[in-house]
Amino acid sequence: MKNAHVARILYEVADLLELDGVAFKPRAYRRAAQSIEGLATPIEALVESGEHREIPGVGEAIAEKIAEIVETDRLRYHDELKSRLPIDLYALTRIEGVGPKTAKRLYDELGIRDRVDLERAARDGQIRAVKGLGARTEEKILRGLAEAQRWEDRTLLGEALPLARRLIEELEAGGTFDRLAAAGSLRRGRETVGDLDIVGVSSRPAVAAAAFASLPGVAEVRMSGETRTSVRLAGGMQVDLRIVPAESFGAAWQYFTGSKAHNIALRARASARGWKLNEYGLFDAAGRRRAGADEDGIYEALGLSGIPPELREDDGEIQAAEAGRLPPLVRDDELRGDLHVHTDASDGRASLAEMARAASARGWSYIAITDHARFSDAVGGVTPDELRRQQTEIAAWNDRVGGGLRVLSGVEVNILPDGSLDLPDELLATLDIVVAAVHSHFRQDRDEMTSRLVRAVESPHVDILAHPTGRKIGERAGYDADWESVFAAAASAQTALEVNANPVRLDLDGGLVRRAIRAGARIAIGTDAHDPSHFDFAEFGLLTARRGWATASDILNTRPAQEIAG
DNA sequence: GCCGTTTTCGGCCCGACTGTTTTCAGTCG
Repeated sequence: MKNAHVARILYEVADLLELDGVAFKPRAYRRAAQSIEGLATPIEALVESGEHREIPGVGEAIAEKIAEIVETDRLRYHDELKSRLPIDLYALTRIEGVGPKTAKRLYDELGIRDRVDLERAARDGQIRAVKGLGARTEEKILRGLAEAQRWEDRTLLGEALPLARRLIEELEAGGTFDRLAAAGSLRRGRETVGDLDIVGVSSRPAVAAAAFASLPGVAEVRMSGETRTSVRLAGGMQVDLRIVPAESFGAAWQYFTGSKAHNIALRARASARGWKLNEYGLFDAAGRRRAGADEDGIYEALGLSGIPPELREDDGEIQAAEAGRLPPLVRDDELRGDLHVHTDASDGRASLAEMARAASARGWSYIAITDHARFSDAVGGVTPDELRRQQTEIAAWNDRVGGGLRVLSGVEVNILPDGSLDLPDELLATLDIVVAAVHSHFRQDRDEMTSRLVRAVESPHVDILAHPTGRKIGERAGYDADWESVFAAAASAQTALEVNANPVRLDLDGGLVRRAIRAGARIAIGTDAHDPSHFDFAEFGLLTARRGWATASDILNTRPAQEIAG
């Protein structure tokens, strides 16, 4: 996946052009870079199919440049610009407090080209001597350098969401806020987040801001003003709090939820009517407030139906909202069960009964027990005999306990390198749910992997293809395959594609979910639970499916058990 | 360089905070 690399070059082109005093082009390059950064789909795949031209902010010229980068990893235009200012602008401007102008000034005055030069100059006290900078800037740069090293990575949604909830609870307990809500990429359900954004209403903003700055986990207060306070937690995460008047809450919540591209499109829409949209409200030409207290009011005043946060990526949602054609995204109360669950019969940590009781307590009406099968002996996979015994145990549980929960018998069967399965058909035929997945030979080439997956989804016994791309966020990229072919095969074989809800996986991701649904395939949200607490992952899977524009009818496990297991 | 309720040319999002300055540039989100 070269998206980050492409975005980085485009960002640097934008900075270099800006330093040359070129107008407007920097904005165009940044917009394109933002779009590509936010894509869930590998840019290589889009270039190959020519679809990269459809990315918002990518026109003819940038499309060609993207293709050049994908092909050669470089961009001649970028090299030319850089030859005049031979510095690592991207790395430098990612240091807090350093923007393109400061970076250029530091190069002109001190010959600083990269972070190593920057750190040396800051330590030697040379930066404070540069006109326009000072001792505090120098200190800030040193802190920024340390932070950049410590916090390169983004935080998983699965960690950030509980953290944000805890912070909000602590603030609510303090009693100085009338209202609080999480915003930012967290609210949009992105798989990772860079920082946390919280919007609040308080009649005592100064007291409220102080309460925030003195929360137990706060290690450093980065800035604090009337409306905006920014802190860094001990773990390194940055949290921004905006305090706004009640009549502006919706505008602020909308604004700080983003995405940036979505907001820019929305503001352009307001501007086309002679209106102005900011974090305080939507104002007409006469300066009268048209909306602002609640989010939907803003969209409505702009002639749009309310857009769910998960869709706010400027990827067609505004046009769909305008036409009244936004899909009714799947809701948590529509999910009836979980079709990917492990027990201690394989590598799970709890017994079948414990998992069933937890699922029942959670309100599921069914779960499928899908322990690893034979191949996965290394993680304690079940043998065919053990699987048969488990079926008996499941039948007994359903007879004896049952109640609101039906336990389905199933297995997570391995897809061998040639696309065959490592359990006999006769055995698979006796199960309610067969989940198939790749667990080995990840490095097959694209064609091999594609036909392997196509063969697997075409097996009459396979109901779900689990974690289809095999990616693990921050650990390994997914394997290469022609996903359109896999999705088309899954659609015609009526095999569902999983959104694995484990926060490290979230696989399929939102972009691929959308493509799978367009191809006519159905999606299954599976927690891959190895412990009763993992049923909570369902929320992350749901957000991911929603980012893929999924409705209840696209999701297999919104259906009752009898429709799924026959 | 992109894009279309401004529609194939002529526009292009907006405000808060900091630090270094005595009125504002730069950065950030």
